[in-house]
Formats: sequence, structure tokens, C-alpha cells
Amino acid sequence: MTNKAKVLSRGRLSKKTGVNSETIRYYEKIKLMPEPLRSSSGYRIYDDAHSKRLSFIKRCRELGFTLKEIATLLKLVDGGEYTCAEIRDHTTNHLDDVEDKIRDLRKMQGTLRNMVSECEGGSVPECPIINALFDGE
Amino acid sequence: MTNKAKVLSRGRLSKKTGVNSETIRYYEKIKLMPEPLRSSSGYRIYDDAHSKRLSFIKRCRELGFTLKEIATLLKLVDGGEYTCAEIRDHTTNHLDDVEDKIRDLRKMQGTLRNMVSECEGGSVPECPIINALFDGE
DNA sequence: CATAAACCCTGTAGTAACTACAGAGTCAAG
DNA sequence: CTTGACTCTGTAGTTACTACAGGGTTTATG
Repeated sequence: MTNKAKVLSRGRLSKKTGVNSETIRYYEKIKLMPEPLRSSSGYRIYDDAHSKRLSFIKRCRELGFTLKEIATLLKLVDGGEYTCAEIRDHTTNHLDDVEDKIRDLRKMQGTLRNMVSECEGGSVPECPIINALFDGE
Repeated sequence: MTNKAKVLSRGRLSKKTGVNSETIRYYEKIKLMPEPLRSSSGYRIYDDAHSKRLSFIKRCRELGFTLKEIATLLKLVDGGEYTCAEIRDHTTNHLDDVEDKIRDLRKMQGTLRNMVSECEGGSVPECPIINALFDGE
């Protein structure tokens, strides 16, 4: 039980979570993060719940979830009414998106590799890459 | 030698190249496409050179080049002073970017797959996916 | 020939997910 | 007590488009 964190300024929350402090403000604006308490001088005051939530968002982002999708997930969790199946659905949908993107990129990769391999890299302006791009398949 | 195309309206250029007609206007605005001639009533008039250039841009986009990178390529070609080696450099750089993205996505894919496989999809709110995302690694 | 549909014109605003100021106030250390 | 680091607000910039609104124009049809 290493519970020691109490309250944090925006800068410290940023450092703790690795989320840019401007981004924290942005997440609050779009209501992904709740409005925190304020000090008498108007400074934001964050606690452990904020920190957890922000880290959740960060991990989702690292997995490629959009903010909209994250908002949906958080709403489910906040409501407390979610089922495991629901969450898994969102996750597999997102996984499908990721896999689509991989497929697209692999196709690009293949074409680019072909083009590069056909190019000798000479000092002449007769370039097979440019020809391929200009004259189409 | 099936040379028949003469001049095209924006809509017809759009149909011919598969580039949205609003996008054509956008490319002109950011100077990726040159300003075409205008009819007496102010309509844009495109010719084959425009069509070729626009198709070039489209193919580059399909390969994931950014508009900035495409502008660079076009400037080289327009200048007529490019070498094959230069073009190949840009292409391999872009290929590297694409491969970086693939790596990132594969990592996401792996993590997402693990999460999904650990989830039984039950009707209980005890979800290993949420737990993983909330409690960190 | 009239008229309606389909086109084109301009400029602007919206999208996603931030990042980067400007101009001002506040807090902590020396 | 002063300097530097922090925070505040609101707004603008980024990428690559897309989607209007509020007009003119051209073409197809009856």
C-alpha cells in the first residue's frame, strides 16, 4: 500500500503521467477529464482519481483509440453499467481498425519497395519512380 | 495514341482522376496545383497537364506521402533539375516512415489481441481489459 | 423558349488531437 | 524582495480535406 500522492498541480500531474500539461487542459475542455477543484488563486488541483483517469486515457491513446472512443469507454465505466462483453466489442472493433491500417500500410510498403528497387539512384533525371508516379500503372 | 481529351471543367477533372472536386480547389489554394485558365464566366478550365499532375498527386497520396512531401517532389520535377538519387532518397525516407508506422500498429495489435483474449466477454462488469487499462502494466 | 436540374463560383467553418503562443497573475527560492 | 518558474485564459496554428451558404451559369427537357 504505497499511497502517498495527495494533490497535484497541472504541471506535476503532467510530469507524473507523461501527458503534456496543455493536453490536460484540452482534455478538460472537451470533457474527457472532469473539472478539478481550484485553489483560492484559481489553480487546478488534481488528486489520484484524476491521475488514474488520465493514465487510462494515455494508455488508450497509445493503443490507437480515438478520443471519441475513449469517451465512450469512460462513459461506460463512469456509469458503472458496462458489461465485459461491451468493452470487448469496442476493443475488437478497434483491433479491426488497426488491422485495416496495417494492411493499407503494407500495401504502400510493397509498392514503395518495388519502386525503390527499380531505381538505380543515378544522377540522371530519368527516374523510374517519377515515371511510375506520373504515368500510372 | 488515344489523345482525345482537350479541356475539362473541375467536375470532369474530378471524375476523370477520382479526386474530389473540392479537393482540387484546395490543391490550387495551397499551390500544389497551378491556377488554371478561366472561361469568360470564371469557370476553371483544365487540360491534360493538369490531369497528369493531379493523378501524380493522387498516386502519391495513396502511397502515404504528405502534401508537403509531394510539393517537394513536384518542385524538383518542375525545376527539371532533379536526379534519380534525390527522388530515391525521398522515397526511402518515406518508406522508413511507413515502416515505423507499421511497427507501431503491430505493437498495438499485439496488445489489443492479448487483452481481447483475456476477456471472456461475460455479462459482469469485472473486465480484464478495463483493469489492464486502468491499473497499468 | 422557359425553366429546372446540375453545375460552378467565392469564402468560410468544421473535422481530430493536439501544440503554441500572448498577456497577465502567482508562488517558491535565494 | 526579486527573479524565475509556474499557472491562468483565450485564441490561433497544424494536416488534409469536406461541407456548406448564397450566389451565378449551363445544359437538358418539355
